[in-house]
Order: sequence, then structure tokens, then C-alpha cells
Amino acid sequence: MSNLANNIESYIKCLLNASPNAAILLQRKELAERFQCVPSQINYVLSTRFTPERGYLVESRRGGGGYLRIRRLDLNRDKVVQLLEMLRGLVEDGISFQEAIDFVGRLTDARIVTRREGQLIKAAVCQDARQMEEEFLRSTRAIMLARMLEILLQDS
Amino acid sequence: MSNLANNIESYIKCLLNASPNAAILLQRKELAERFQCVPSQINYVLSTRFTPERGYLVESRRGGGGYLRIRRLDLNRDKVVQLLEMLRGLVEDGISFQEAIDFVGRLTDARIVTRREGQLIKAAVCQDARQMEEEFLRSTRAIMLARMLEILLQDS
DNA sequence: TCTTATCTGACCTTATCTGACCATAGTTCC
DNA sequence: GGAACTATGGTCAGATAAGGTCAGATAAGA
Repeated sequence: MSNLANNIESYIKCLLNASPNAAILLQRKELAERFQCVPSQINYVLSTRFTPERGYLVESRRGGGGYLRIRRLDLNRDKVVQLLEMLRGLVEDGISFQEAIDFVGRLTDARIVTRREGQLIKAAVCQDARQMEEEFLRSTRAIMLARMLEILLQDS
Repeated sequence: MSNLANNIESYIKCLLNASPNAAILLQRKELAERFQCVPSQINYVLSTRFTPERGYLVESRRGGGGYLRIRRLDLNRDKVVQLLEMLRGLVEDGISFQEAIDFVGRLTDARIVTRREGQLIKAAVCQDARQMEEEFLRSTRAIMLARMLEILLQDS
């Protein structure tokens, strides 16, 4: 269903797509006015949708002439390989379910995996807890994700 | 034999039939109001009638702008029906690693999944034992496989 | 009567949205 | 240069708007 947050999110993404370098500069107040909401609603959207985990970078500046700069960091294959390295190294820390979901989102956005493949990965990674501890789950998830990524990166 | 649950069930099925892609998006509260019952009655109907075993998928989201999305899986193809049969047994008995591998082989042979997708599934399913017991692994594997199959059965 | 299916309501969790108050960066005026 | 003013953006608690769960009451069948 379409709520304010979703609308603002799509609007920003649309602007980002239209931008040649996947970066936009805008004002919080203006955006809030366009959607007829309080300015802090913009912060809500930014903090829930445009997170680093999802591949976005937000900078801002207060005061007169203040602004918001939103950038989308696109993953390329090399970056994924790097991330994979990290992931393998960090098997102890593991990865949360949400982090995994966000990561897969980035992969699909960057066309590194298809939508269907992305869903497949998510399905695999979303194991239900049952008697397992979160500690253990995190690490299992990381291992599995790493293995799946390896497969996807090696061919094609 | 027309009770509330049955009426709600038919109503939803009717909407699904009218939908071009066999998927609908609605609100629990609204539906409850239409049938003048408590919202939780909707959950009852969903959990007894629109189960994966019966070929449906239900997603939902809470909060402002929350929704229920109900999808009917395309069960026309014989192959899919067969898969569902297999899937049903799967979760109870669990599945060994080799069985899983073989199963995926059949899926690729039948062109239900691509080679790449098949590898992905295998990668996910081949979890290393570590401290887990085989009994537990079998069931974890089965559940995961079932979840992935569910995804694949969705009309991409 | 006994069992199973329905149905309800109280209580819980999550997502969204607002407004009051805070922090920072220019601008103006002395 | 500094004080006062103005223009932004940031934070956070609390209100609002959904959907989820579960125990227990009720109804329908066997």
C-alpha cells in the first residue's frame, strides 16, 4: 500500500535514476513541502530506506544554504568480490537477517543477480530460529551467503 | 454450510480470479469491516485456507499503510504439482545432502530451474556440519529447500 | 457426548508520522 | 571581530495506524 514514506522513497529513487552520476542534492524543507509533511519525515525515510547497508550515502549540512546530498553506491563485480572476502573473514561476527536482505537487494539493484536469484538467496538465508542461538545463526548465514555468492560470481 | 470463514474464503478467491496475475493486495481491517467481524478472523481464514500446501502465498506488513498480499501459485503444470507432493513429505522426514543434490538435479533436468539457480540451491543446502547433528541438519535442509522451492513456484 | 472448526477480544509488535526542542551555518549590524 | 538574527537540518518521545498471536467461548459434526 502506498504511504507517505514509500512515496518519498520512490521520488528520491526516481531522481537518483535520472541523475547521471546517481547523486542528488536537495533541501529537506522543500521536499517536505512537496509531500506536505513535517521535515522530520524526510529523516525517517532517509534513515529507514537510504542506509549504507542498502548502498546509499547521505550527507547533509545545516544552516542557511543547508542541503541533503544522497548518493547511490553501485556495486560492481569487483566490489562484490571484495565484500565476499570480507564476509569470509568475518564469519565469526556473522550477519543479521536484515543485513543479508539489504545486501541481496544491492546485488539485484546492481544486476549482479536476477530478481529470482535474489529471492532464492533470501529464502535460503531466512532460516527460522528454532533451537538455534542467534550467535550461531549469524555465522551460519554468513557462511551460506558467502558460498552462494561464490557460485554466482564464478560463472557467467 | 455457509459460515463466515467460508464466505471470506470465497470472496478472496473471487478477487484472485478477477486479478490478471492471481495476486491481490488488501487490508485486514477493511476486509474485516466488510464482513463485520474481528480482524483476527481474517488470520484464521488465511491460516486455514490460504496455505502453501494449498498453493497460496501470503505476505503482510504492519504499521501505517500495512497490507496483506495474497498470491495463488500457478498449479497448472503437472511438474509443479509433483513438486508440491514431494515438498510435503520433505519437511517431515528431512532430507540428506545427497538426496538434496539429486533433487536439484531433477529440477534442472526438468528445466524448472536454470543451471545457475541449481548451483545456488546446492550451495545453500550444503551446509557444513560443525556442531550440528545429522538429524537436525536433515530437517534444516528440508525446510530451506522447501522455502526455496516455494519461491521458484511463484510466477516469476 | 466428544471432537473439531469457528469466532471473538485482549494484548503484542511493528511501521509510520508529527511536533517540540536542539544544533549549526550564514548574515547583518555594531 | 562579535552579538544577534535567520535559515536550515537533526533528534527523540509519543501518537497513530496497521497487522499478529493466543486463550477461551461457541457452534457444528460425528
